[in-house]
Amino acid sequence: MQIATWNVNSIRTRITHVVDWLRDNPVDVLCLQETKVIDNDFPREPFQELGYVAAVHGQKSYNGVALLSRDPLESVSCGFAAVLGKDAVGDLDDQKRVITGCLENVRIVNLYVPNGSAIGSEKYAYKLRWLSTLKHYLEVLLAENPALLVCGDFNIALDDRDIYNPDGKDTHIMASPEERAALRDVLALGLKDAFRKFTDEGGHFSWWDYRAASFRRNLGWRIDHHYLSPVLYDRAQRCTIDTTPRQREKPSDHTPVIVEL
DNA sequence: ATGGCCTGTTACACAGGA
Repeated sequence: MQIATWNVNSIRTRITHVVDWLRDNPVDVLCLQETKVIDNDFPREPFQELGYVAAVHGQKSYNGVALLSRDPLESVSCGFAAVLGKDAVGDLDDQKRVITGCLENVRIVNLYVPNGSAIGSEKYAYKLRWLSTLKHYLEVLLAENPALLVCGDFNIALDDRDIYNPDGKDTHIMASPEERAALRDVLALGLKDAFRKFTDEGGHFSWWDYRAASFRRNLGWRIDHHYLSPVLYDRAQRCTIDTTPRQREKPSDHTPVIVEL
């Protein structure tokens, strides 16, 4: 089973990139983030022609997640509240960042973790609060099903190896100690980074800033991840980053990461 | 050249991203 994650930075702008990539890489499930479109306007037809069905959870202009799969996923739900209840979630579901479904008894969670804007900002506090709620959410799902895959755009580089130049990045969004600790606390549920099962060295990235010719110079960050529960971590065969789409004209600033179970 | 971008909106700059 192959599952990929890709922040496409607008599905309507990136439709040919995603269709072309799926044709060349017929994964079982493609998890999308930053679709930036309401559900009624999600471009389902191009994917149907390729044999994919879409489960979508979007909003106007910002955020938005979707699951594309060959076989329809089971037990699809959107947002934290579907698992935790409205009272425990508050306003955290106003932004559409969470969708999950099951394939062959594997629970797949697709996340778009808040960016956080700047350390100490209101959005940064939101990011930390969101990660705290994520832990409760995943804890419930794990109790229901020990085969859990959590993937998406985490907007956090957990390790200095995941940043082209980590110097001074402890005061930078995506690498600050507080948000790293918040993610580590989530992973303490027993989730491990699929990519690091196979690759130890740094220099492998999934996002490059549009500015400063970052991609050409490989000034990137690895912030898109697949985290696996023990039963799936043992099962994982490979985890790779495909930089091909990032080389195209008008690319997303992220590129797909694929795990094979 | 060591860097100066991209998307959606009811827009003719701005917010947000990372």
